[in-house]
Amino acid sequence: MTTMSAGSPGGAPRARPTMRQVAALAGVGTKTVSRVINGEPNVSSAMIAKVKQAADSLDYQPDLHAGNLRRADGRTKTLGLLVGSVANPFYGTLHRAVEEAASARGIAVFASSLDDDPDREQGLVSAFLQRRVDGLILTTVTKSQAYLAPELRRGTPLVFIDREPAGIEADAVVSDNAAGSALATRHLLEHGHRRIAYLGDLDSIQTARERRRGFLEELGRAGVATRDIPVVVDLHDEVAANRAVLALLDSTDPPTALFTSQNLVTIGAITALRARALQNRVALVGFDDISLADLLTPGITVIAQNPQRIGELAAERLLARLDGDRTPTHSYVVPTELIARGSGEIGPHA
Amino acid sequence: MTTMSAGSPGGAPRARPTMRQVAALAGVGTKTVSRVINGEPNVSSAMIAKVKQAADSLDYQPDLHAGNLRRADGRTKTLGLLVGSVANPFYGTLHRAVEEAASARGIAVFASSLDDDPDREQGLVSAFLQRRVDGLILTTVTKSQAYLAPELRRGTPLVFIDREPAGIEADAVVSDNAAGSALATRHLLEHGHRRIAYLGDLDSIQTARERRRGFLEELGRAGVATRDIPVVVDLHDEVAANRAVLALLDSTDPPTALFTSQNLVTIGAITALRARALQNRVALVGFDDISLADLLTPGITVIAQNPQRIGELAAERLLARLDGDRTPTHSYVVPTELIARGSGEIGPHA
DNA sequence: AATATCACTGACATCGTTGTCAGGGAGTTT
DNA sequence: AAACTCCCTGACAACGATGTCAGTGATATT
Repeated sequence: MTTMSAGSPGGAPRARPTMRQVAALAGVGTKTVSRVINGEPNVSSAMIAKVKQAADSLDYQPDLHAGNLRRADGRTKTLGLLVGSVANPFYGTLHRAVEEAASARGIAVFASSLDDDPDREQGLVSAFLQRRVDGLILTTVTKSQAYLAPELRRGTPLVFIDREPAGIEADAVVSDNAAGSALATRHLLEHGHRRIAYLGDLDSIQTARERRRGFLEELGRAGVATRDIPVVVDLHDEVAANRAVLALLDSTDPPTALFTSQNLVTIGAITALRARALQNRVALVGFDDISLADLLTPGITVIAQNPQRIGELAAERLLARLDGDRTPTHSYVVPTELIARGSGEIGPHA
Repeated sequence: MTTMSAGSPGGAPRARPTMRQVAALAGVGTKTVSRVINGEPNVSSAMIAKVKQAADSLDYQPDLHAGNLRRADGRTKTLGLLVGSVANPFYGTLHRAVEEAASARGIAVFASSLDDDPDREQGLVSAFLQRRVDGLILTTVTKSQAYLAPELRRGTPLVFIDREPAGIEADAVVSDNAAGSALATRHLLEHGHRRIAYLGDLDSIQTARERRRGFLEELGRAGVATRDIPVVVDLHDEVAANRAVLALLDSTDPPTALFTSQNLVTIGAITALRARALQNRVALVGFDDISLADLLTPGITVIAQNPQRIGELAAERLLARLDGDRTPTHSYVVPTELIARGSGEIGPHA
């Protein structure tokens, strides 16, 4: 008869071995096992071999959290990453860059999506803190992040990404939203456009406001009266953007160029232009790169952000803080880049 | 004078409060604090108020891992997700679905990328196990996952995604690769094609082999001799695919249709077709959906997988196992879907 | 009035590991 | 030969929490 159990197929579920069991099997004290597992010096090679064999035969995996409880530095070798959505390729790329830097130091990454929900943000932060992450890289949607001040004082490094923190002083890594928008605007101006429509995301989003500001300021610098410039905001998805662009195109004095301040808005604009067969007549520059934008006809000119660089930099700052860097907090600005592909180089048509 | 310190800006870094400190401040025993924090019954409301106030004033966050050490069920409310790359939108969507199901139960998700590296796979699994994840959802690249057998016997639920496990019996959630390929092939056959080229990913990848098998079997069923059918494999990136397609198009007897078995291969094929101005003459069906595929001309017909469904199902199975489900392991097959957008409906041109 | 019941509270051991410290034995020095 | 190193090793307390259990009063029961 074999042992019966309610366990998984393949046999009785053996309990997870502890260090004590490894020690018993090897006939040594637990502290010696601890030394071998952690590669501490001053253990005889005979001892090392004996312990390793015992550990292997039991398939022993040390419990990092139990160790941490006692360990001096209290590091969990874990960090939390809070982004808009892990399904968003922008954050996916950023996440990858963070993971790369973290895993090089044996740090595992918790990733969560906050989905524009302030309550969710607080809940997720709390969940991370209860798991004692060594640091936090986060995008935020709450009005103020003052609730994080005690944690920051405790020495948990915080690096804000995409949006700067409010109500608290901490490192941040952001794209140059205003400058990128200005660049797009100047590009369209240089191609002769004077009637450029702005299509923006929810005005409650800080980066969206920055992009709008960059657009309007650049028009101002060029001496273009902003009074009659169509500025549509609070477009958060493709459908809304499509509708807004159609309305503009069908108006009595349609714009000769469009500047769309975000991914989905750009796509909505593309479909609207096509619906009116104007994709080769009305210029378009979008903020955020779009995959396969160069395979479309015309190719879509964009202001590309650099999510990889943002992730790298955020991770680099976080790790530096963990290593004891006490320099004043700073906002790092990652430059954006204009990629001309055709749609932004269309001239104004009468 | 304010207190000086080497800490973060804003004051001395106060130590993280423990339950004992909350208890001391509230003038009660630690166990009572524990009861209040965990919402256990039989605590007077006066006591609850006193403890809560003390906890709030110290900004107390319980240490989940310390609690776990003693807690009966030993659950960390944490799970590990191992995918090809978190930067890949396919896995991003899948990750999101897993996160959704997990967070509904207060479970946090570790996500890591294995990048086709078997050593990395083992290292990451080990890192997860040392952090005592409650379960693992994973794509694998090792030849055999027998090394996970002890863990499985210990009762840690494992759900394999994208590829079925080898050398071990566990739940799996996969796309119907062969059936999807057959569907694509039948579609092209029905549009009159007989000379269809197959362009596949690395043959070392199980799913790639499955897709090739589906293609060839469907041709067999249709009575098409597969001897002269061009089958090119081991194309892992856009550049290689582009080159392979150009070679086919320039050959003496070029195919009238292409079936590309993966994302990047499809894109390489598109650029190749365009380079020869054949995008409206040679049919194309790709495995994996491509973003904006409907905005291209022609639109790209694809066999779309359903990463969201895969993630949902994997999470659902994992949670069910955690809840004590002891039914035999099973491979769940998530259907693929043909999305006709134009490129696959081009007829054979002499 | 004595006893049983119940809600409430805290002392204590314990979870799996590591820091501290003391002790044993081999080799070196005087 | 005594004293001193130095290398190895393990007993023990402690990390921050929870499970167990016993004890206190107040209320209900006989």
